[in-house]
Amino acid sequence: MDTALANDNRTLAERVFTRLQDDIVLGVFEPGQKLGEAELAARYGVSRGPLREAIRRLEARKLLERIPHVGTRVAALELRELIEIYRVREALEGLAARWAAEQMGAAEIAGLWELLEQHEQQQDLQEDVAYYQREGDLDFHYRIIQGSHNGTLVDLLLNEIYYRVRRYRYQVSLNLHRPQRALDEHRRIAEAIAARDGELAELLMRRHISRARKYLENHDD
Amino acid sequence: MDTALANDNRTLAERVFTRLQDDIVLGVFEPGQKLGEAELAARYGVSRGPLREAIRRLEARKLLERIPHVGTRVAALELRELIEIYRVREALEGLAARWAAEQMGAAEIAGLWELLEQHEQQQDLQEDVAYYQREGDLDFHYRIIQGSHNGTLVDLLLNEIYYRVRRYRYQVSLNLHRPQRALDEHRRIAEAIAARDGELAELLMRRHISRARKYLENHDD
DNA sequence: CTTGAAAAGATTGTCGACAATAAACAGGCT
DNA sequence: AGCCTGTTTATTGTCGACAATCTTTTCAAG
Repeated sequence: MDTALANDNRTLAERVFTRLQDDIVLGVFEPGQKLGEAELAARYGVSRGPLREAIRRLEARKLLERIPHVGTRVAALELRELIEIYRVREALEGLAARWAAEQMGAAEIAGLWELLEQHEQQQDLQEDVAYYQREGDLDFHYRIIQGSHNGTLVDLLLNEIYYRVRRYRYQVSLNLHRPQRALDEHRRIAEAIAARDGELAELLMRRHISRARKYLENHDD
Repeated sequence: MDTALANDNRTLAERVFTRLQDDIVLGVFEPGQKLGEAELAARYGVSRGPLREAIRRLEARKLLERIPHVGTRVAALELRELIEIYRVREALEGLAARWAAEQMGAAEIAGLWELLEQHEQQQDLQEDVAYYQREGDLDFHYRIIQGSHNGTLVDLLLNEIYYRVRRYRYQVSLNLHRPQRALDEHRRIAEAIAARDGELAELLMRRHISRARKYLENHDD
């Protein structure tokens, strides 16, 4: 097992970008933690050149914050910002659901059902409940976003919003406290999409995300 | 006059990022044009290190496209993509207008009126009509977006969408062919915001952008 | 003339060294 | 002691050189 970067055909800058992003999103580094370039370069086994390119890209994604001549730290997402994001997400994912209902192919819809059934079965027998619930929730939303068949919308939601939100600690508690309800809401959304009812799909998706936001607003710890 | 980067306190990487972005947005480089690193480094008077950092950031903004081991070219926006963007913009700027109506301070609203009057007066006596009309339109939309007081929304619209759209050549013809109408629509939106009618402001903004999109769809040249 | 392979050339990818700046420290002064 | 100031140390910013890869050219075979 090599702690350095695996030997694939991508450039070092690409690989260190991916690994560093994963380490941030998966919580290997704490929000607000200072990340020295020498330290990171050693960790990933590269020189500072490609590392800095990766840092610049992650900075653009708001996963890292950078002060010239001072250094880089892991971006910390305030609850206030998270709620702001949810308000925007409500509109964007509502759109995604509407367009998904209009655009998704039969195969895509079948895949969505399959995913839902998996999650309902896993529901009981999973050990690390929090983790799998969160990932399951993400899977479902990913599918619908992709189903919108609008590249701009997919890019905004996945690259700009989801990477930031995934790393938020309160995200965990969110669906953990309303597991069955989230699944029910997912099922209804899937039904609307299968029925090609874009208007309803948008409404349900907006409500789904709005509920999550209100939950956040009432548990501002 | 120095063709290289001015001597301010920002780092070279920051300055070359700004200049290169301007050169792309202002059309100094053609969409699709290949940009060699040596060429660019010479142009801006820096080495390839900071230049590559700037390129990575502009790539993240979708102003540049990059293929490993091959090179960088100016991103070309297809009409199809532009229309996709407008569909998303419709939702996002509709939101911005709604929140601006709810959040903008009295001073901000006064500034918006001032801006409108300026544009109406400039309307006739301007030489480079196309340019000033486009910039005027942008000014107005910028203000409203900022007025939403939602950092995420501002960031998505300005950094992810506006920089891409500004460089699109058909953008010019868009409002050029409907100058007075665009101004009227702007005025109505401003009125709704001043009246604190978020619902109406959103409706009018969506319609404003929707019209522009339909214009694009019917003039797909 | 076309096709394909090999060689030459040009461009991108990566690295280590040095310069510039900020942070940490030490010593003297009030 | 507390605080200012000069010095040392550590970190980031920039550069030029070399390696790796792709592109173009050359040239011979069919």
